[in-house]
This record gives sequence, C-alpha cells and structure tokens, in this order.
Amino acid sequence: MARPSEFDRDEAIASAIRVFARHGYEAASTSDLIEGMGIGRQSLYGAFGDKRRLFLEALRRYSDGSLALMNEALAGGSPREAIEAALLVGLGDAEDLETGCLGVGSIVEFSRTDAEVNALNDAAATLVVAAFAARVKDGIAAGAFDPGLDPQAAGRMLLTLRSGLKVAARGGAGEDELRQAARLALRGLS
Amino acid sequence: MARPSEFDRDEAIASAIRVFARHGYEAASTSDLIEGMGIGRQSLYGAFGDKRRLFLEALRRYSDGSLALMNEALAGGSPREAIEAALLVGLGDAEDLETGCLGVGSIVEFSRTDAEVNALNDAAATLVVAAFAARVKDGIAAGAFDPGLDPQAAGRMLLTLRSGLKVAARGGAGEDELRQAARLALRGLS
DNA sequence: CTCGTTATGGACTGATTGGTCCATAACCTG
DNA sequence: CAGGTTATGGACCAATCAGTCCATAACGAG
Repeated sequence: MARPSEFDRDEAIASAIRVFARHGYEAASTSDLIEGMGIGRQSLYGAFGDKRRLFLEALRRYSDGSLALMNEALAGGSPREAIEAALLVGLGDAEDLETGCLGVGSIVEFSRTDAEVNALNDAAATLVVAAFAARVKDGIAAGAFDPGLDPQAAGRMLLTLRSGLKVAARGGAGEDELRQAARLALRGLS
Repeated sequence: MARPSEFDRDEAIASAIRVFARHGYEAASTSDLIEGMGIGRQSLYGAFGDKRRLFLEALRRYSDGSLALMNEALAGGSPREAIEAALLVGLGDAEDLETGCLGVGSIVEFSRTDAEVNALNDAAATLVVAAFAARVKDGIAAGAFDPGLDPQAAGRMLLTLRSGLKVAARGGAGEDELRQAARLALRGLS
C-alpha cells in the first residue's frame, strides 16, 4: 500500500547501539547515528521518533540481548563456572573499543535524572540479580557455596562486580585480568 | 604589579569537578561551568586554557583527593575493616546525585581514546591498586587473609569492585546495599 | 496505468556549542 | 598619583546541534 523501508529496522537499531555504546548519548550526534546506521536523516526521525526515543529503544534491546547472553552462560556447567562465565560474557576487550555497555554507560551518564532510563535499567538489574541469585541457590543446594548466603544479596554483589568488570574492560583491562578479578571475588561465595 | 584574580583557583576547580561529575565532559557546557564555578567566561579561558585543560586539571585533582580519602580509610583498623572502609569511602549516595566519580566517568566516556586521560587514569589506578595491595599483604601477614593470595591481583580486584560500587551508587543504590556487596566480595580474600 | 500512501534525501531552521575580541576595571610598583 | 599589567564581562564568531520542511521516489491496491 505504500513504499517499503529500504533498511532493516533491527539492523539499524543494532548499529545505533554500537554508536551509542561508543560515544554515549549526548556525545553521539544525529549525524554520527545517521552515518553509523546507514540511513537518511528523515528515515531516522520517521522510523524512531527522535534521538531520545531511539536511545531508549536501543537501551531496551541492548539489555535484552545482554540478559540473553548471560542466561546462556548461566545455563551450563557448575554454578561456579556458570557464574564466572556470566560475569565475563560480552564484556568486550581492550582491542575492540567499539564495545561499551549501554547499561553502565547510561547509569554513569544520567544517574537518576531520567525516569524512563531509570525504569529500563531498574528492570534489567532486577532480572540480572534474579538470574544470578537462582544460580547461587543452586550452588548452595549443591554444597558448593556457603549455606548462610542470602542469594539475593549475592546476586546484587555479582551485578555490582559485573559493572566493575565492564568499567575495567572499557578502561583497557585484558581478559586475563578480568577473569582473575572475577574469580577472586567469586571466592566470597564459598 | 597587576590586577589580582577575584576568585580562588582551588575553589573554582572544586566547583568544576562537581559540574563535570554531574554531567560528564561532553554534556557539561562551558556555560554550565561558568555558572557552576561562579566566574566569567574570559576568566575561565584565561586561567585554565580551555574546557579540555580544565577537565584534565579537574580529573587530576579529583584523583588526588580520592586517593587521599582512600589512604586515610586504609590507615585505620584491621586490614579487613580498612579495606571495607576504603571501598566505600566517598561513593556518594542516592540522595546526593551531585556526586559522581570523575575517574569512572571519564573511563566510560572516553574509553581509551584520549592519551592524556589514559595517563591520568592509569597512574591513579596504579596507586590505588598498590594501596590496596599493601593492606592485603598486611592481612596475609596477620593471618586474616589467605596466604596463597597475590596481593597485586587482589588489589586489582578491589579496584574493579570499587568501580562497580561507584556505578551502583550512581544508579541509586543505598549505603546498606553497597556495604553488603563489598563485604560479600571481601570474603574472597580469606 | 493511476492513485493514495509512505520512504527518502537535501535544504533549511533556530538554538547552542566552544572559543575569541576588545574595551574597561583593578591592582602593584615606582 | 601615574603607568604597566593582568582580570573581567559582554558582544561576538563560525561550527555544530537536534529537528523540520518539502519535493520526489517507490511501492501496493484498485
């Protein structure tokens, strides 16, 4: 009934995620986005509303994808191995500086000033904590972790640790350092 | 011999630190800085060069002050108490959103793209890791920590953990949650 | 093939950006 | 009090910002 889009919406958002992850929200100009997404200016505004809407959609999709990766990592192996893998999955390394975390990035950039960003990040944090906590519970049941542990609190610690690992990765830390730090902190669950 | 400055340089930089910590580098406009620092536009450029120079000076001073606070916290109590205190000192809480960490903020915003920012953050990280590591060594000597521990690696883990705590604090976490997370991860040193 | 509808790209907007210019003010030394 | 020097503030600059307008292009339905 009308002219179809020349670009794939999912791919465009994936590209927007990369642009936002690299530059942050404010520093990513609409021209950066247009160039990075490979679409025209009017298409961007027509399909996504405005820069803010595009960012919120990118953040939501990034969080969904990140959670999926973590759940995948959490599904296999012993509780300890699974949690270690989930802590390290998708961090990016010092080589690929394109990789940055939209979640951590938006928290650092916006703090608590934007209600919609808050809602997305709070929801994502809840899911990640719950996923960690479930695996901690498994570990307790299997006798690998301290039975006195509060799984929810342990889940929050692991989310905090993962945030720190993301900052370290963005700051140039190598995979070995990150793994070593993760393992050291993980010992606290025993 | 000439007209003296009407403002105190140290106070002005302290104010600039607050502005940059709240908004980040890019999003802090020169007008924000002028207003926040309480000085005129020409005074800013005359005294600090430009926005970038001002930021670098603010970052250096912030890191110095932050390290001083941590060293103070590290000086007292048992190794475990001291390290816990150092992990939590100066994080700011959910109430005071003005508090943000210039170090973490600049790492997240710039990644490794700016050589001078890299140099400042690398130097600061080295000092923090060393300070933590020294206290870990004390703890090992005192029998409180695992003698098989690599103090340097433990120091890096603690810096990573502190980055995560800063992100969590900026995201709205309360003091209790932060302390609980710190304690849980600290158990990994035993 | 024609018409209604939507997508596209380029020109354009007012606002804001970081930074400069310049006239004037305030100080210290002589 | 006079002269050299630096600080100050307001006007100003080109560049860039996010976002809009409009003429045109590309499609499916009739």
